[in-house]
Amino acid sequence: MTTQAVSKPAPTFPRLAASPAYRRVAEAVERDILSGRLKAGEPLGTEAALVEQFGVNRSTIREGIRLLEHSGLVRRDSSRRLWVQLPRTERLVTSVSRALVLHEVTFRELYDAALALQLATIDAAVEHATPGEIDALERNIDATAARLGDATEVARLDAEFHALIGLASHNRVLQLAREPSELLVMSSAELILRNVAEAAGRLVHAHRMYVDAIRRRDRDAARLWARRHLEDWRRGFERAGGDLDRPIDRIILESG
Amino acid sequence: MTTQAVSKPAPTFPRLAASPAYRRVAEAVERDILSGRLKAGEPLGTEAALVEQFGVNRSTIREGIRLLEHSGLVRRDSSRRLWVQLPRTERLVTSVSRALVLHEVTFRELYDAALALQLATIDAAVEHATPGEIDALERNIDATAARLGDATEVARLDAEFHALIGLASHNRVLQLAREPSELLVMSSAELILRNVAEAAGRLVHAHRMYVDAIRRRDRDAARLWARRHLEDWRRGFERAGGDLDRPIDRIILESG
DNA sequence: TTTGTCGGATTGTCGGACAATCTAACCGCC
DNA sequence: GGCGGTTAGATTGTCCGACAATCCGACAAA
Repeated sequence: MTTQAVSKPAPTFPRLAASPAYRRVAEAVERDILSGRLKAGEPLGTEAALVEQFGVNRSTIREGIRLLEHSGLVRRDSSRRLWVQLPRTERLVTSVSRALVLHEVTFRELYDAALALQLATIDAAVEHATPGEIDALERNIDATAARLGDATEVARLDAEFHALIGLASHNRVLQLAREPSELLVMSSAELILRNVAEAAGRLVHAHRMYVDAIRRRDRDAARLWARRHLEDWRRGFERAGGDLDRPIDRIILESG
Repeated sequence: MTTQAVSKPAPTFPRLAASPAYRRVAEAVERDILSGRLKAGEPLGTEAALVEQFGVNRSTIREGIRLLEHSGLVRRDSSRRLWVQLPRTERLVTSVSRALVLHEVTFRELYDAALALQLATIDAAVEHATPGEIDALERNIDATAARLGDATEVARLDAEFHALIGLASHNRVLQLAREPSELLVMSSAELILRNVAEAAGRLVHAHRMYVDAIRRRDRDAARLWARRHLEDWRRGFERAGGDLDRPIDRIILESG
């Protein structure tokens, strides 16, 4: 990228720099988990046992364990013993959201991406939603309609609605791709609900049209309402004084 | 779960558990970074300084620092001193990819998501690509055409091509959402290139059509070729003996 | 069956230590 | 004066040993 390799002069040495022991410990355990030798739900043994296996000091083991713990591959139960675990996706979602905030992406980028991801999710939901999932969506809408005045609650139920749509899509790749931008969009939803009087009503109506379209397996109608719904959000955002071309603000995100 | 709460006796207490000191250290520093009190590029001070500020032992500080280091908010320079840093996105991308593998998503989920994300990226690239970015894309295609026989190199240049498209989209949210699935799709590209003789040629042709469409700002043509390109990949995958409805295999991913 | 008590095991935290390594200042030389 | 080599100091990576807090399991008591 930076310079054109004219004659490829040096064989570009492979960056020898023996990584410190604590990192090698983490990588070794991680390799075993990724390769399947260690499966989720199995105990990882005590720190003392790891000390013996790796032949390093307990402090070193502990520093290594921290890395695995932080990436979600290892969990401590109530007694703080170590267990192998499938990484929960929530942590990744907040990490990605946090990175987007720190990199100061604009609301427009967020909006464009959220729209594309929601349309894709809707498509998948139209195709794959089960009757039970559709029922859950309708229960959510009824609950929302019953508390139209409570902005906090409506925002919470809206987030839940989109999570249910994600489930109905039966596509975890799409879900994981969609959730970070969704989280950021949602974090301004309550603000908009407070500032724009008719927002909650329009939200419930859009949700109803969504679910109707999903039940009828009507892709185009579902897409149309997804578009309108997000456009509503954008207009509400602008009416609340937001500028689409400015970086999104630093929002209080639970640290993860 | 174990017993039915007949009369809901206790008001379900919120799980009090003072987090250990090392985690509180990490969270305190993280809060300062997220809130902007600590900015990227600033030094974080030596371990000894942190020991003094937090009033805890160096081992505790070190365990806390590991967490920040692992989430990419803190970096060590050549002399291993600590600096605040914007988290690089590569780490997040590999984390998400790894999680998808561990959760055993199917190739079909991957394919559907990758298609939707690529189409959205293409749309944005058609709208926002600069002449310089289009030139870079064409140089990449020429380089690929010149080495059609070398599967490894073609796979690498293909990955680079898609990264360039991502850049041309000028949408970092979309890019970060797209890259994990792209990485997983790409990891099987070399396999396909080896097994399907005409794959490399079709790849170059599709890339050329892409870039042509982008230069003409012809969204529909770009979408068409993006679709065809990915369908090619899917057919190649099936012809190489893959089953779309099986979980993607555990692939060697650089640990991050 | 439920509750109180006890011993053993394990973790979280501490204090101190030392070798390796990097930085920065210093020194001699052209 | 600028440059390369040398040396002292600072900092990290790792180790060792220690102890209180907590958790688990077993056992005794009610």
